[in-house]
Amino acid sequence: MVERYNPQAIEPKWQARWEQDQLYKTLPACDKPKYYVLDFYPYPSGEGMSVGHARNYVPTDVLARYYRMKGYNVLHPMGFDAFGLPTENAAIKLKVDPHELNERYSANYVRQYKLMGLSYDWSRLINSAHPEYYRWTQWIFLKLFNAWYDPRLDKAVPIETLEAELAERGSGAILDYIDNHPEHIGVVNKGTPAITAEQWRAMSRREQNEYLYNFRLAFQAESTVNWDPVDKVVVADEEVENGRAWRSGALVIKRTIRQWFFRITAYAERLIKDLDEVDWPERIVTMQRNWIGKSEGAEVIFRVCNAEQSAIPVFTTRPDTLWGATFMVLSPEHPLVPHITAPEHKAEVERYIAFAKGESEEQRTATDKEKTGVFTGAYAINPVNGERIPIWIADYVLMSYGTGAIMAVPAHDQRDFEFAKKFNLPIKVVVFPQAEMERLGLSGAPSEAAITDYERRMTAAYEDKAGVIVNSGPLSGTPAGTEAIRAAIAYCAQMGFGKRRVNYKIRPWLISRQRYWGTPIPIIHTPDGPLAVPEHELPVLLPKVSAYEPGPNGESPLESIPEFVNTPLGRRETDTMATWACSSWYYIRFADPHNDKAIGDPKEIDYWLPVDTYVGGAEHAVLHLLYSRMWTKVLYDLGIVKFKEPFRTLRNQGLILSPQKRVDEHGREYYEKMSKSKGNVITPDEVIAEHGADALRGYELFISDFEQTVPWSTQGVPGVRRWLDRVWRIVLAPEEEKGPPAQMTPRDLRRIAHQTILRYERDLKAFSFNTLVAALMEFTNALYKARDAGLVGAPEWDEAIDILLRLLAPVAPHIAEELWHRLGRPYSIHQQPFPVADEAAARADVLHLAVQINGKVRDRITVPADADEETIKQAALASEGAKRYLNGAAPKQIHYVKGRLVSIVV
RNA sequence: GCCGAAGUGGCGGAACUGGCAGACGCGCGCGACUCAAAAUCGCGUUCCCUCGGGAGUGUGGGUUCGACUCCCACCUUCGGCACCA
Repeated sequence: MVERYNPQAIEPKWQARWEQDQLYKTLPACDKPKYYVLDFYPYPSGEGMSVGHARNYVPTDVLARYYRMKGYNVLHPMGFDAFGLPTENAAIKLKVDPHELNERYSANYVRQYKLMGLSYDWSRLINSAHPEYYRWTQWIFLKLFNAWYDPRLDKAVPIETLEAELAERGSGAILDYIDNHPEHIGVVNKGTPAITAEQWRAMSRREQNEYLYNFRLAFQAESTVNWDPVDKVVVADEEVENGRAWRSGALVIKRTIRQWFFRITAYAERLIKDLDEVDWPERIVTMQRNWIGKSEGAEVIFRVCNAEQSAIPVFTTRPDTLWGATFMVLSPEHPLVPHITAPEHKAEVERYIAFAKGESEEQRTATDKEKTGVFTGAYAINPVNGERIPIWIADYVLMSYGTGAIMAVPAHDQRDFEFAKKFNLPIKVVVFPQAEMERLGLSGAPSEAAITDYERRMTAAYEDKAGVIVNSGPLSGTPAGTEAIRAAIAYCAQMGFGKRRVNYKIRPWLISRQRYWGTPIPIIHTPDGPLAVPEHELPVLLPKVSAYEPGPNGESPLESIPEFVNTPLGRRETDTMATWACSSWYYIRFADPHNDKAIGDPKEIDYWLPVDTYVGGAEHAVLHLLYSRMWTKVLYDLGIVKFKEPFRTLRNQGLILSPQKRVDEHGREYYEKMSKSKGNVITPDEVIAEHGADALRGYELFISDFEQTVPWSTQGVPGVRRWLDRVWRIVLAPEEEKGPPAQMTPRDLRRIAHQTILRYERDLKAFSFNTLVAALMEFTNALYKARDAGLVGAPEWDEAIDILLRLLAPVAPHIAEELWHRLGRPYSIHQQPFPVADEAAARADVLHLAVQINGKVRDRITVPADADEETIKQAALASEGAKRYLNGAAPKQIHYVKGRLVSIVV
């Protein structure tokens, strides 16, 4: 009797051998075709991994092993996103240096990865908190600091080109160009004043540097930011969900602090456009588009009555409704508010501004919120018709979007409609709806009476574009929508009070953190302004400190270390970079991870990048995945990399939930997420200890569709284990326990084997790993049947076993290697070529066709695969089932669906 | 509210381009082996049923010889966005 399958014995043995032989060490750039398959690199937590974390690692490992067997040079690396708050908070709590925790936690992760038999090339391991790595994060930071986005070249270029232009011609030409090419609105800070060459030359170096901040791709600015009072840290817009910080869950508050930003806004248009080139889940693409938030329209200047020099520009996507603007609303923070407010309204306005400021993000965005606002006492002139309209302030107008001021068109904007109703402001219809035209049977312009009548009946704004423009001077009579919008913009431009404008919701990416455990920002603040630390002095090392806590007002712990802060040239920057910076380029570093002369040898970078398949969770949709794209584009512009998009194919794995079913207060059943605090975590360690890594891997693949959220099943792993047991026995001892005799020819077995290869490759390419495993299980079942049909020992049998083991190798590498070894085949199975499907062998000899009568299956027929259509139809008509329903009559219709069925209509 | 995805047995899920619904696995039932148990093997397992069939993929309609698949309306769940002018 053959010994039993014992994963605990064979898995450590082979893992040690593979490691000793460096079986998975990746070759440098060469003539072989490459395949780069990457997992989102994790932040190593003290808790280690759960089976949920392995959900993406196993499929990518299958891909890596598959492509190796297909003859590709495969890059399949792993690293750690080691900086950041979780480790820092743990360090504070445990009173242990985060450097030490980082080493401890990442070592534990490596141990777990190895336990699962993942084929990473460990010689390429990177850790973002090691100076050899963050030196280059700092290097890229300086590339951004020393660059600006020239809108005329549509790319980033060194800041010296801007300085030269300012000295020669001032900034007028650049700002004019942006004005006429509104897609480039994000290349410069809002409100940057135009200066002449004389003014530039008259500035001190410090003033010049301050002005350059308006253009640099990495810049410092005074800004209202999201402050997380629990973690005592600022967080980026992308890290705030429903007014709460992404990580801590605390309600964020607004604070004004000087911070570092990356000018992601300069890339808004390209970040949208290049989404067309990537193979990403539609959901992520949509989220990025929404986040960037492009909208097109016009900027129109309204003048304030009795203060003709006060111009208030507004942004609108519906310039075709300009004639319907019956009031204006400014954001409470709008800088003009104090200047235009009439004395008798001053007190009320100030009270309202204080109220708006005190509102939290959550209150301000509450869904059922009533409109609030106050009248400033001032009036503006609607430039298209000269009408005098009141200026209000209200919190529904945001300073951060557009110009912070709107023209209110209550008839055609629901928010303005609600505001007008509440404060009894006039509503003027300028788009007469199509539906009303039809109701009245109108083909030409509606009468004044018809418009007034409709106006009276309105219960909501008419925001649709279907209809005809009325009461709008030269525009009246035009169909509303695109054409009218274009005409309105042309009219405004011609009259000199408006022009085409594009707006993006995306704002500069807030990168600085006043915390310890991050990459130091390599800047020294001199009396002349910010100074980049010279490249040869990098890295700026993160000094050891005794206390990691930020100050009570969020001061960086680095501020209290004089030897760090004080330099001969000035005061060193004490902010560190958020971890998003580290993760925005790590995929490049893997191409040449230990290079100490450059971020990587261009030969290696050009060979390996971009990433072919990138797999991770969907929670980074607008964070890491957007930031990385921006950095890639900057590096592309500066000639450092040759690719525009870092990740060609992206897939998101689904979540794995705890297996215990819970019932909520409404009696509904649900499964909770695995978390240490709930005590429901299942670790790969415990599963492997009981059933082995191969069974764990098999079940991770088999559990569900890859992208689906699914509860873990404790019964699932033993099921896969049973299958591996069956593989073990049928390979090593096929004759030991026979079942009842079965029917199968050698030809049948060969067909099944080759069909399995085809199914396997099709499923793998479709990320359909659950059906890939099912195909292997069916193949195994077929081998048992073949045994009972007496095929053991036939050449087809040996071929089938050979194919089974090769197909098994990427999925269950240990058992495949062991069985391969026991059959006396040469080490290692993982260096064998993948089997090639023989299409002829896979083809069926006979077809089993269903015979349908009026759409219902009534019989089945078997015909030779090469039978012609007429023969097949006749065979179907002659079948017992068909005869029963035909009763000798001729069929009305008869359809043959190739290889599937014959459908007869009687 | 808006946008997107998804609803299939007791459970996880299959089903290619509109073509035999329920592959594969779990669970369950019956049987074999065994003194017994475990393991293993075999058979069965959508529902109803008068054993000939009938119904069936969230609900209601439609297109088609034929619909899990396409169209319309609705319900539910999950994700995302949410005063973005």
